[in-house]
Amino acid sequence: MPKTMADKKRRPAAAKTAPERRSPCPVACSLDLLGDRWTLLVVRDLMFGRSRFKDFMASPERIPTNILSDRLARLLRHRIVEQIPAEDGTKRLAYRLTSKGAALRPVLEAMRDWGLAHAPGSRAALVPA
Amino acid sequence: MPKTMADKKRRPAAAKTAPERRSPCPVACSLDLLGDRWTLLVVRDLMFGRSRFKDFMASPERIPTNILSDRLARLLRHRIVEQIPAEDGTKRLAYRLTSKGAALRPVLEAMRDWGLAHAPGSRAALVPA
DNA sequence: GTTCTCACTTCCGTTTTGCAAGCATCTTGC
DNA sequence: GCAAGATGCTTGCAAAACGGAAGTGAGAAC
Repeated sequence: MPKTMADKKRRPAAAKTAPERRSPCPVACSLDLLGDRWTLLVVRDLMFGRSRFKDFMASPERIPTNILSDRLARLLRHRIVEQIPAEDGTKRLAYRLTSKGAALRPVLEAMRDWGLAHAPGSRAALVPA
Repeated sequence: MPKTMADKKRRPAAAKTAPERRSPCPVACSLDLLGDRWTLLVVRDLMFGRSRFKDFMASPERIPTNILSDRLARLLRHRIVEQIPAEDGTKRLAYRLTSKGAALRPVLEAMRDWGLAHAPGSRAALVPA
């Protein structure tokens, strides 16, 4: 049993190299990384400038903590997000999109546009894009 | 006794009132409909002109039949695809994107572009976009 | 009619989800 | 300093979704 959580924290999750690539299709490869109901919502929050675990928790979709933890670990593993020291002076860490993660903006924008036009119940947010 | 399996398949879906909508965010609403590893691959195939069950089965990702069946039913329910008589003269049915489904093209294109640039192992296909 | 294909459905073990707790650091207030 | 939160996770467990394989029924092909 590890003495502290920090010891375990070195390996965020099962650090197995995921050999799951269903095909060389770029859409399929993207979906292998992002294809679930939560991951892109975390990316959306990051694009809105949110950076802390509690910020993601505060989003209206109420992501469960274990899912958020898992998704952040996965995004870190794939270098879509990175950790930086929080800018509020504390020793805590914050998350930030890498350039690879920021490159997902067109995907989010396309989903936002389609959602606004065709998904029932979707409304424009007050948050700046 | 039902004449066809499609008749049996009609379930009490009309009695459902509040389905799953986690928030009014258009991205979240889109992900409620499309957020899994298979749905957008079926849409991709449809954009490539594939229209039959066996065509989707033949894609390199090897979608299981039960998953494909479920996803097609969901896409039908949300009017993202529709059924039309197959054009090979038989009585079988084919699937086709509605305008709502065709409007997903920018999403697929953005995912393709991101995949090509950032997803490991993705290669451009020989199929025209 | 017989055989084959197509489009599913059913079964069932495995994996993922989601909710509620728990728990180890921090940080804050005193 | 210390107790009380806040924060950022992990664990446990039931429920749902997934995924492989086999089964099935209606056409189509012969």
